[in-house]
Amino acid sequence: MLDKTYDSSTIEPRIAKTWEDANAFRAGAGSEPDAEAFTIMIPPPNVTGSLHMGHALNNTLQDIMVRFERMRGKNVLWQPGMDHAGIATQMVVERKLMERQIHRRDLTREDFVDKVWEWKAESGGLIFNQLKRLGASCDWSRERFTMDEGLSKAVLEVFVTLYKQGLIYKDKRLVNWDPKLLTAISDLEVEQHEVNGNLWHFRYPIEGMTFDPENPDTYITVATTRPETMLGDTGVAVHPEDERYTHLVGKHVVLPIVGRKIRVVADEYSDPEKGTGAVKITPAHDFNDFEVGRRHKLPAINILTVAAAITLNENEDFLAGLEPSPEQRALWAEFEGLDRFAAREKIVALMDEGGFLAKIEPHRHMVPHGDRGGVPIEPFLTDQWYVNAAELAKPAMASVREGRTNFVPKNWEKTYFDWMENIQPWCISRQLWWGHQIPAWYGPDGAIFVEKDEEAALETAIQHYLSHEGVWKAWVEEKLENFQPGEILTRDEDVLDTWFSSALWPFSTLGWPDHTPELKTYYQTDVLVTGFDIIFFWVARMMMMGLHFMHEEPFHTVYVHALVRDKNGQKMSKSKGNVIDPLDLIDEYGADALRFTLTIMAAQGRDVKLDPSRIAGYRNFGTKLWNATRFAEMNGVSRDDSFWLNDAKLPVNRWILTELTRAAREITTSIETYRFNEAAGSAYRFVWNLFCDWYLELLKPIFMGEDEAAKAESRAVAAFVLDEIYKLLHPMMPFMTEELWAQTAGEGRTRESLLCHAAWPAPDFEDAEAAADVNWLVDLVTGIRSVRSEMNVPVAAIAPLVFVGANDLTRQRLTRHETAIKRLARIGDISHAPLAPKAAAQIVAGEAVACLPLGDVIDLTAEAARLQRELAKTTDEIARLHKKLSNEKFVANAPEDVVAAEREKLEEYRAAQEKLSLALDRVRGAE
RNA sequence: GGGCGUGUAGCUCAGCGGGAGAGCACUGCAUUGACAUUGCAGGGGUCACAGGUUCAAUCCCUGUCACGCCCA
Repeated sequence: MLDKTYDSSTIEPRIAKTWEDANAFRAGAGSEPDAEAFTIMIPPPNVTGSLHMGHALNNTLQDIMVRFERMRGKNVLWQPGMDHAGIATQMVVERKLMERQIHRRDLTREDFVDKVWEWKAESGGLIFNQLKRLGASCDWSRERFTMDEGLSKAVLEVFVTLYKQGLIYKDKRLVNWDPKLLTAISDLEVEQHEVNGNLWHFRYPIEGMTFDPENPDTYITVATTRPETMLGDTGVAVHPEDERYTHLVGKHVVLPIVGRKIRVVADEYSDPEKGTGAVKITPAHDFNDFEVGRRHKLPAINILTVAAAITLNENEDFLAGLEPSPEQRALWAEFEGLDRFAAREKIVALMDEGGFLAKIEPHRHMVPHGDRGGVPIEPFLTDQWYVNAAELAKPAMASVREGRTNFVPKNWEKTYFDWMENIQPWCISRQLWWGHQIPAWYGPDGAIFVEKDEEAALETAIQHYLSHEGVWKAWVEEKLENFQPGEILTRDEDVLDTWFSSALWPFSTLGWPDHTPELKTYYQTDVLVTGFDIIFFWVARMMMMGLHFMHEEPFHTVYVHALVRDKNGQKMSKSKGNVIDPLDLIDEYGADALRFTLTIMAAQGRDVKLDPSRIAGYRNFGTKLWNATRFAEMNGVSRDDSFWLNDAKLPVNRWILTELTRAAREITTSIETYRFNEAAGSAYRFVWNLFCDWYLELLKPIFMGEDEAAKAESRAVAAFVLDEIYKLLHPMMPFMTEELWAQTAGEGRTRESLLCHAAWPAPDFEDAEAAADVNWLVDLVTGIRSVRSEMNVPVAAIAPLVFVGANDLTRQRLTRHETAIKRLARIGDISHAPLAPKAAAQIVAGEAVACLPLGDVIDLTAEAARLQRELAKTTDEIARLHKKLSNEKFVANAPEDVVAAEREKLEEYRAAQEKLSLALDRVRGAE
């Protein structure tokens, strides 16, 4: 016997262990021979990560598909794993070391990387246990990590290949530089934050004129949000059509403090409406200025260190062309090593002192910040490695355009295309220690050799140097005489962007570059499930890499789900304090309840606003199913494999089987088409509103009656339907259903397989007549209950039921369902009469009228009013339909079946109207 | 500024060219045999606004307003 209550906190861990012990989720588990493969690659969470609501939704949806397809007998692989999260992980470990006053640079690179591995072994991958608590049915034995040997091998292969194909190259460009973490980051890792700043208006004196703050003809005013960068200014830009400045184009101004003569250029970048219409140009410290500088051949002078402090003293680029006085030298020295924000204040003060500060205007503007370090990023001129993303994007765009990969919902295509069409070179090098070190070695003259290992690089290098006459040939020959490793080549210190390895995930996890059986079986994968925020970072890049190296899209479908927000629609964030921890919810309501809630709320193209009270509601749904099973058990319901469903005779059984077929089809189609909320909704309605509210209620009189054949049939059918319910709900509520499946195996019997390997229902039982029969009963009972309630008939009161105008079918039905009607509608005798009794409430039931002669209980005035309201409603409907059907255009243009349906409705309403007005007369006559 | 999306019951949301729906909340009634984590019944909506297309618009189109997100 089932326990009185379902306790998720004890049962869920036990079920999880059952699955684990049975290796229930290993690739191909439970599949039919030669089954079609179904593969999902988990979006690898960070090794530093822990489960949040987004993960909970993301993995619930994946698990639904995976469990569904596994039950359909497919060869399923859900591949789990993590990425190494270069910056995030390095930061975590550095922070830990700092607790012991150890700085990363105090250690050697090797030692530091060892520390990271130690940290990973101890604290990394917490999220996997959390995913298991959620019920995620990944093949945990195949867990992969982007820094694993195999995946690293794939990274080497890809890097070397792309380099040799000219699709990876080294370039000196402005990058987004994080001065806190001292590394380049990609433009996707930059967040724009709106901040309160100022527009400082500076006067730059015109060369050859005596500067006079009172005389605007002697200077040009530029506006800037970043005063400190003026030390690196190499030009001033004005709009070509801005007549205020035409006369100055081509002339020079003298940069205050620095003394450099810089040119005034005409460039459309300058917006005449903004600020003064003249902008200072600092090519080394601003992306737009860099472009302007390039167009006008202005030099780029970097005046910052990697930590964004000012450096001028030894700065050759800065000193070039200047002839500083000792006073100037001294002044510049004051800036040396000054942080960019301190330098800003100092510059402003100095400018003010010299009369060069025209005004300060408060200005709200966007400032780029590093998403990890959190400090404003610096556009910084450095050598970095790049992927020619524009080239790789071409086939990736074609795949989506030509429908080989589809976004669900489709509108995300647009986001994908917009980004792909304007794609920038992808900066893949990071100045970190944790990650895949770039397989590039430099020769003594700086020549680059890219190979999979140092040995191969050395071989290539030697060939290169020996075949080219010159100084290096002799040098290399000499080194080779008494060879010392590492003396000829030096390896590039940088590592690759984590997303570089994540981009290979769909095939690197399957063993590529080796031609493994797994790769053959499971690539192309099926669906990628992800949030929209990662379309650029990951989806686009997997498409590029998958197509380039596998010549086939990594997945045919990208399902983009919503963001989970709090119940007020706010994004969850630690700073707002509105974060809901899924683990807390699992503790309180169970994983099944959380999963079901997320599923039923996951409508396509909508954010999920999560209100914990909804979870409580769906937890109750599970309880309902549990109790329904208990009820069944108490009444001897158990599987009877000898019973042939088609032999079921009772309409109630034939009806529930018909409804089951309908529900199973709805659920199946909904999951197939990624409409998970509809699948959950169908299941909910079938289980609660049909199976529990009606079917079980209708079985009660049978179970309490004497008809043994009816009992046996009902037990068998109820057991069958319950089994099918467990299966249909399993992808959404795996724990409870698995538990119920085991517990309902039957006395002394066990199930042939775990529920997670049971065959997905494909019922085809249909009996329209039985369905109509029971639906008639449901309508009648509901009608009687409504009237009783409205008339305030005490629940305990047993009323007789008198039918007027019942045809043969209705008479049969009344006989057939007599006990049910008596029980469910609290009815005493059932009889027939030619005329409604006086002092009766009357309900139109098809062609007949059901009367409840309630004697003194009934308030005839109230009943008259009720009938009047019904009649008015009916009359309104008739008027509406009549008008519609009198419209010739409607009859001529609308589809035939629509017109026929409307006609039928009209007839029904007319019949009802007639009966209602008769009923009304009868009640009034009784007064 | 460009793009995407949203506006339906008190709240959270489905639906979507032919009779406005769910969950929660609310109201009334019911408490000893599945279930109070319940049952039965009920109230509650000019489907943001204005035009247009159509025989027919909550649904399609255009515009307006409000809100959200992404990109610059």
